[in-house]
Amino acid sequence: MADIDILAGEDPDAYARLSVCVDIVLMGVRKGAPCALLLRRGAAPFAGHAALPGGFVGAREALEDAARRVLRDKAGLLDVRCEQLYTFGEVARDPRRRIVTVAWLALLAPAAIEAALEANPELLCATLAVPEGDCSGDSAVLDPTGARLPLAFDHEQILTLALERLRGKLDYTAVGFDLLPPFFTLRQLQDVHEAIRGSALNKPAFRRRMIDKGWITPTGTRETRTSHRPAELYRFRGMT
Amino acid sequence: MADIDILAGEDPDAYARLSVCVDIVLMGVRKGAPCALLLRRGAAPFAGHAALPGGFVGAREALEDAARRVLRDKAGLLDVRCEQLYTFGEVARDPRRRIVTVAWLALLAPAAIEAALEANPELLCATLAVPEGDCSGDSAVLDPTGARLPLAFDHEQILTLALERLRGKLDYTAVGFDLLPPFFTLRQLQDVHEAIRGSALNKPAFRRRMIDKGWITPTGTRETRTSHRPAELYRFRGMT
DNA sequence: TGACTTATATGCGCCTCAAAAATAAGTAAA
DNA sequence: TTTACTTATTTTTGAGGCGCATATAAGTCA
Repeated sequence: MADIDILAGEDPDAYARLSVCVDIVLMGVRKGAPCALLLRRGAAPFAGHAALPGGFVGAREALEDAARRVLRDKAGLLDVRCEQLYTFGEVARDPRRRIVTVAWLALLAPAAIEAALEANPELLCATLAVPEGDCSGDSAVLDPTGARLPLAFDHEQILTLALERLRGKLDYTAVGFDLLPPFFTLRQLQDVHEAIRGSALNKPAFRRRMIDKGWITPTGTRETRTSHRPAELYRFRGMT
Repeated sequence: MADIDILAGEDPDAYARLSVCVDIVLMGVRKGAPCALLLRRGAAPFAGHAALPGGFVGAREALEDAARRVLRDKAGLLDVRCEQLYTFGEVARDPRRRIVTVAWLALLAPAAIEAALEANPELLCATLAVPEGDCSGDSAVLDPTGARLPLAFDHEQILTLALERLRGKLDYTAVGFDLLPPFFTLRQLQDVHEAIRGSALNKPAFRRRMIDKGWITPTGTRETRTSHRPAELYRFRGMT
């Protein structure tokens, strides 16, 4: 913290106070592709563009509490895994005035996506189209009709970073399970991984890796209503 | 960003403005152990405790620019790799008033450590003692005499996170090279890795791994002034 | 010159893991 | 009832990475 000599005795109000807000990337996997929940802006600047749900941080509110408040008020979600992503503070990122934003990444299971869309009809579920083969380039943000969706402020940069973070953590953390229902087949788990990575995986190898990690346990029950051999349902057990 | 409806038309000053500052973890490896450069606080709160160098973010200053300014003003350093670490915003983290801090991690080669200590004699080089064997526990911060050094605010938490981040990136990024002089032996590189990890590595395997990665090239020159066979000097070539 | 120290190169066995092939369990159609 | 079809699951095989041990090289110092 801080300029020690100065902080000690002088008037706190002599220093700049900035607006601080939180923006939440509500991310999930739907129809085999990563997606994010956005709001369409009505007023300038960036009227008509899509933006991440967000809100100002209160004077007596912790950053994480602000993120949870936005999650609750804008999407009706209470128990969602939410981690800090990055803090964006370019001077001109908002043309009106200086705003520093702390971006958070929330991971949504399919049921949570639908619940949020129902809780707030203003939300739209945008698809993040990963460029085929090349996963370094920026991902295109598409609206439900498949049209390119322009984003407000630096929110496209934030979305890109969110997807990169998710991709990076996929192999050595349990993030994949937050994007699935409590019971799932290995095929569903693989689909989620492939959607985030943007590339295919070898099936037997994926299966063995997942089982050997010890994070999942078979439930003994099987899929129903398939027109082929039903797959075993697994459940996330937790990391050691 | 932001509560769209509200942001659009109302008075910006109706919302909380917070003090925002940057704190820099100046990290390096010295005498086979990770270390960080700290300042001793003179005034309350936490008088006599050590603290990270930091400063307030100006109203028209980007976060990264603020970090570079602190790096320059407090340690005389100009060309240092510096990445954002995490943003801390607990309400009571500073007992005087609400301050949100964006923590940054700067990686220092041995020469940069010495240069900083000379540029600002107030700086002290604290050793981060990784608990033997168990790298999950918090690392103790020791002053040059080996005594435990109490830290101000939540700065111990920030230091611990910095070391964890460094450890996590060690294997798949080039962070190790930022902690070494431009020319180095494989033994020096291994010492840095072992210091960050807090555990020993197998020598031939480490050597093979590093060479196979293709990140380093032999320079053809050798160590001098050794009392044994001199080692080849390598140099970082960059990642592909 | 020979002892000593550390760097460097090589060989071996184990474990991980990707890819392919083989087998199992359902549905749908003949 | 049988056969074709689809997808799940298991087994096999081979390549590569890595830890460990050993052998050799290149300096200093007594």
